[in-house]
Amino acid sequence: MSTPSATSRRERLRRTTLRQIHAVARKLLVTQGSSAVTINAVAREMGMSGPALYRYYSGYDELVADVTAGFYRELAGTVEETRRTWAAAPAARRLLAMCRALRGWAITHCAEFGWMFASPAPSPADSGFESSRYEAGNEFEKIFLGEIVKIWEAGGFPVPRPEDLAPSLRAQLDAYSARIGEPMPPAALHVFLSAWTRLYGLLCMEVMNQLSFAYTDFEPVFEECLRDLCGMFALAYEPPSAAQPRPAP
Amino acid sequence: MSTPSATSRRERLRRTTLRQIHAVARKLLVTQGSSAVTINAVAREMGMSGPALYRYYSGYDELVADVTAGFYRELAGTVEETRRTWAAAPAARRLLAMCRALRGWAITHCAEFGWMFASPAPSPADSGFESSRYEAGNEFEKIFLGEIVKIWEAGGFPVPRPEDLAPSLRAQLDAYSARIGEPMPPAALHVFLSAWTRLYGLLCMEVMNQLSFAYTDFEPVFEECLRDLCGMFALAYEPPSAAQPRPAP
DNA sequence: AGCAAAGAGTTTGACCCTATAACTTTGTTA
DNA sequence: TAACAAAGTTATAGGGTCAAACTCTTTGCT
Repeated sequence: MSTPSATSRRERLRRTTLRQIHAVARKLLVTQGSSAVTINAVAREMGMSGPALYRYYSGYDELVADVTAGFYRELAGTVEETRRTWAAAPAARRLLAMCRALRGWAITHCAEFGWMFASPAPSPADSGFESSRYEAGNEFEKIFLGEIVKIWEAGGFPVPRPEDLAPSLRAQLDAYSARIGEPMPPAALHVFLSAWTRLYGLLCMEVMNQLSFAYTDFEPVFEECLRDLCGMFALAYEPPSAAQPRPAP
Repeated sequence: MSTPSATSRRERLRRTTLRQIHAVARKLLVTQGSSAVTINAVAREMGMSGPALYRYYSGYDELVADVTAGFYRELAGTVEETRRTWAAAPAARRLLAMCRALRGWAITHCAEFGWMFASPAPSPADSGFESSRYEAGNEFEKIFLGEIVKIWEAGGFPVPRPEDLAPSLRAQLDAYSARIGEPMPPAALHVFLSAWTRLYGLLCMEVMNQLSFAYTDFEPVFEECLRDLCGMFALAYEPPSAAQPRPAP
């Protein structure tokens, strides 16, 4: 058998090793915390001796960035899969399911989510506007944008009058709109971004434990937020299906 | 002169050294990033040789925790000062000033705020419910709570009917209310917490660069958020005083 | 088939960081 | 003034990041 086009044997081995690196780094992160993820520790755990990892990453920061990007992809995949699962359902139900899937992943993968939000390698400067992490985060947020665009096209939702938006805000919205191909009017984008900010912001606060002084169980807080978001998009809120009753304490 | 009561000479020297440690750690954080803040580097920068710092902190995590708590205190002080400055003003104006002071500090002290939100030492386990950081964060959030309580007592604001809140949420609100001495009915606390979550959440997103894909200048976004908050508390929104025009690019 | 180049991995070593132990200096106090 | 405690020092063990020099294997080319 000839070498099957693009995937030489070397290539396949390399990919396998890369996957293993991801897996081991993640295991260390989850079981022993952020500071346990070191080039040496990962290599050791794989039975490799230290500097070998430099064949795969130019340094610690790059490793962290790549692993983090992997998390973004996984999360995006989870949400995307939820979207497909509910493809035939009404838009509201699908959107709610996606939001809940987002939170579900986040709270069952706290360590990973924490890294995504504030990775120990603060990215190659904020300058890295084209960084892998930026890219991945964008990709993942686009899934939700796509849904909102569909809702907009189907029935629309209330948006502020453009002249009610601060000029500087309008300018930014115009720029963003242009950058992503003008799928919606800027005012509608503004509603989307507000909603996204609230959803994602709440999630970050939960996972980063910034509200633990008040809440121990965020589920109802999150649902409250979802109810608000439904209001913003003129959708009917539906409580989560009682499919999975919570275990008694 | 006899030793002046509680502050012996030794004590004063120690305090001075501690302040210097804070200052140096902060300088390293701001100028060279989180990873530059190491026990050794701090000591070196002070002209001290390494392990001397262990006379002040039992280890790296404790140092980070203390420095971070200092940031909380400073931020709380800034907001508190703003509150005093506007003590005679109408409640809405004072609250807006405090929120803007909060953001003002955050965006002019990105590195510090980032540490507060996600310090490299993820706290002595989440178990540390009585940790210094938890305490400091709480203290700082209470300043805002105090204002809202005053607004509640003065004229009140719309709150959800208790029976409209999820039972689990009500229970948490009751517990929180009890913990802080029942200054307001739980439903009013809920409004406060929602507002706090939105304000603080937005700020975190800004400082952590999570929305840079859409916004470059958050000022109007933040003002929009303030407008919403005013709505929640039945206050009249007022744009920021044009006292400080922004410099032209 | 044979051979050079490239890839994967190893060891070595310089340098930095944490943290402990043992020791010195210096201020406080009975 | 002698004893004590606090503050600071050096020495050292152990781990981490990387670069450099060196094998060994796979691959591509002739």
